[in-house]
Amino acid sequence: MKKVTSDPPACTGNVLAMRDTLDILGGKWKLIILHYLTYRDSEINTFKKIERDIEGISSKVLSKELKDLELNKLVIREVQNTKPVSVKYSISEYGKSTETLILQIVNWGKKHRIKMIKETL
Amino acid sequence: MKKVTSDPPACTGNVLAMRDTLDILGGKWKLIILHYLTYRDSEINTFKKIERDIEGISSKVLSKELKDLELNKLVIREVQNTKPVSVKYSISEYGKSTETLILQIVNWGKKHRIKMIKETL
DNA sequence: CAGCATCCCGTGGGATACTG
DNA sequence: CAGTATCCCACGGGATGCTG
Repeated sequence: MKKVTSDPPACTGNVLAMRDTLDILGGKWKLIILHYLTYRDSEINTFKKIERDIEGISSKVLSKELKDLELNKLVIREVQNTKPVSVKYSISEYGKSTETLILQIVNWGKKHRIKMIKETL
Repeated sequence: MKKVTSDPPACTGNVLAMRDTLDILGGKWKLIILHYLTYRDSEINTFKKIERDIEGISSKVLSKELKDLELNKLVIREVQNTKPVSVKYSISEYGKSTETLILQIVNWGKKHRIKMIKETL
């Protein structure tokens, strides 16, 4: 007889899936970058522009994060044909699939902050 | 005239909200613990049981994570009146509010994995 | 059993400077 | 302008052992 009770202790499948997501979207900047690119999809987002707009990120970290995101097909990198070479980054169709997730994270954070404020009164 | 265009560059409010969420739920284990407690809410989840079920976590890390979660009212800690003292942890009502978020993360991870597999064919 | 004290290591990520 | 090279540090988190 096979066990037909609940899933195994830690629900391995779900845990793996969480880890996958965390690996790809985790860290301090990835979600912020994706969110930024999603909402500025109509603009030309060059490396410099992103670096300027996302407060506190260094060029080293930005380039690394963008590379990771590009590897996972979340972001598209295009070299522009301009005099001082410039590079344009944009969100991919697939990258847009993260937006509901991101909004959820944003909303939870906002609600949490409100709750905390209320409780401190 | 006030600017009525779009939000400021990095959408500061949203960025802060993301950071809040990441601070509270980020890291390697918090989501896994919350997910675990949510799905085992009908059981008595002692420290030992959790440690046994969540593969790979050490007692030091587990106790730290639980403390953090308790501080943020996501988890409830109750000392049991047993001979060798035992402690029961359970998800709070508030803690349950993370579940939709977690499911979203799980689902994104699963979809991503499927996508990756398809593309490697 | 719960969980703290120690020790320790890898690495995410910051600062600065440099190159094509 | 885009991106790399170094250097460096804080800290998340693992292993082991100890105590109430």
